[in-house]
Amino acid sequence: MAQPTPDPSSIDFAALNLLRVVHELGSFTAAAEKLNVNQSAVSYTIAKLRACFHDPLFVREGGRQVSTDRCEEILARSLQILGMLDEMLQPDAFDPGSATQNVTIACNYYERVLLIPALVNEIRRAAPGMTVKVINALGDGHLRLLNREADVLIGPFARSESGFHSRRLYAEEYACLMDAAHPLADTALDIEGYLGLNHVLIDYGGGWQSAYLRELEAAGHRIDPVVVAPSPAGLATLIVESDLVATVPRRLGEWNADRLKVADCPFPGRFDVSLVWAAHTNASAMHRWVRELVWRVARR
Amino acid sequence: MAQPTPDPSSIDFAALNLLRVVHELGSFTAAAEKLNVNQSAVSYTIAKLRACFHDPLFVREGGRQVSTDRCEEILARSLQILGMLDEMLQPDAFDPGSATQNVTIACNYYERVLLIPALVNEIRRAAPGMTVKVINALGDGHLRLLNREADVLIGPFARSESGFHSRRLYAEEYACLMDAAHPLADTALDIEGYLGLNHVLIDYGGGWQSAYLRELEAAGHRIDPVVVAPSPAGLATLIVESDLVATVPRRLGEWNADRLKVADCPFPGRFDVSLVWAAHTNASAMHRWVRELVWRVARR
DNA sequence: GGCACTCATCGAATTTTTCGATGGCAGGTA
DNA sequence: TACCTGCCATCGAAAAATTCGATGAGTGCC
Repeated sequence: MAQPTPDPSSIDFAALNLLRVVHELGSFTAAAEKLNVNQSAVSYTIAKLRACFHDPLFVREGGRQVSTDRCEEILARSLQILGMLDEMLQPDAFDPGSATQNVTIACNYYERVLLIPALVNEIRRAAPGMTVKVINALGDGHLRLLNREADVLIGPFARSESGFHSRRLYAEEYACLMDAAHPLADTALDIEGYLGLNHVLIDYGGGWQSAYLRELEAAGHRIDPVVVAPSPAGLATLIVESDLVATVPRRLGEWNADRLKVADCPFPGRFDVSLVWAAHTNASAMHRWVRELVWRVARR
Repeated sequence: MAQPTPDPSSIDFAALNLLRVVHELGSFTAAAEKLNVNQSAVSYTIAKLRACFHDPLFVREGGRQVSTDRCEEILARSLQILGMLDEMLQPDAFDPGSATQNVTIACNYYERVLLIPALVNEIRRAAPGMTVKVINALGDGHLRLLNREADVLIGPFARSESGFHSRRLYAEEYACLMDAAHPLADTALDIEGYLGLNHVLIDYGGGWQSAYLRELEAAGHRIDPVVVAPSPAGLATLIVESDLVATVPRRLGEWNADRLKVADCPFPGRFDVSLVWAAHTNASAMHRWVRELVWRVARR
């Protein structure tokens, strides 16, 4: 044993526990038995503690190992430390019923309309104490995950760089949304026919380009929109009883399908709607629970 | 590394410190440099912690090691633990001369009269910067210790449940206090004679019953007090030049013995006056100093 | 696509811890 | 007093844990 001070940080919790047991039993030998180790191992550890604390800790007095004042002092703190270790070891339990955390979900219009209502409903039903916050993902939802502004991101975001995990929720494609009385409402649209429509273009800005447009342009075409809107909000009111046609994700169209017709688009621009999360939330019980819920809501 | 849980108690303080450094620097390699060890040693220790806590603790996100929520929790406690290690290494010094703490003593009338004056005197002499507060112990002095309302408790409290320590100060018994001119002042009291006296009964209330009364009633007797008082305060004035007799602890009687006579009581109700303290103050140097002082004052 | 950097992992070297055995010391007993 | 017994310190050997140096895989940045 290095004499002066053999690096106190090499003391482990087992040593503190050993101190406790020796104190309790007043005997190295008895402590060794209780801890299922050799007596000399106890001597060894006590010797190390003695060197670290520069104190005999226990002295023999009338057949018993009696603790010194310094030992009592060290022991008192050791007990606290052992208690904290126990707390630290408590697995990350999550009980929805009693949870009061907040969940922040980043997404865009599409998901806010189609998924969020049912999701919020489910969360509040299972975890009445929790709060839900929805923020716009825009184009940089991944950044919001990294900055811990959001717990999960839902949207058409392909699995991206490392540091993230993702789960594909379902496949989606674009379709054409028009008034049920539109002249072409009952015919299958060919490319010519589609390009010649009076288009409503949803341009979210921020450089985001919808998948059907990428497909269309990749094929060497372009469309000249009659109306450009920054989001699909109010789209139905715009289209109904008009000759306008919007190209939107099919499920979003069907959600409006009361008096509107949803028709196949020659440029379906298929994409996946995914659930994305930052690696640092991957193991968290609460996050796992939320992700499972998102999955279930999205699948029905 | 044993997969499931490689004995958490083998975690040492160095490992917690390593966790801290990795968190601070966001890099295993940098932490290794700072700690003057090989990078693989850092990986090894982190791997062990990961296994112990069943959590990745750090995940790579955009070129940086980012901590998980669980890691933050563990880290918070680790910092406390490391702080406590420092305290343990730094012996708990208490210098009465420069101390400015407060000592709160819980006790009742008896001790306030017989012990507190000398004790306060001693404390103030040795530790002029300290303050002393005396509070009533009533019947629940132990609670005051647990609630940290008092540092020590002095009184006829037998050693009680775990969580407390106690030290017997001295034995005490009850005796009869009467005017020096009382007819029976110079005769030894037998049971008949005692029971027939004009008693002053001290009834502290709260269900507390003096030991001599328990003894007397256990023997099948009872007394009919002429006067009942809630505390021995002013008792001397009451008794002097009257035919009243009070049964009080002997030392309390002798403290009044100027013009009063203290006579043996046939029901002495012996008890111990003890010093009691909570386990959480057992190791504190300041508390040890106070307790030693109480012991010395009580013994003289 | 190449380069630089980071962490995981492997075998070997090193250090720490444990074991089993022995010796000294103190207390209790004949 | 002398012996006996139980307890802890210590020693060399064995086992286990940790560290090292090297290598490989994955990622970010040019």
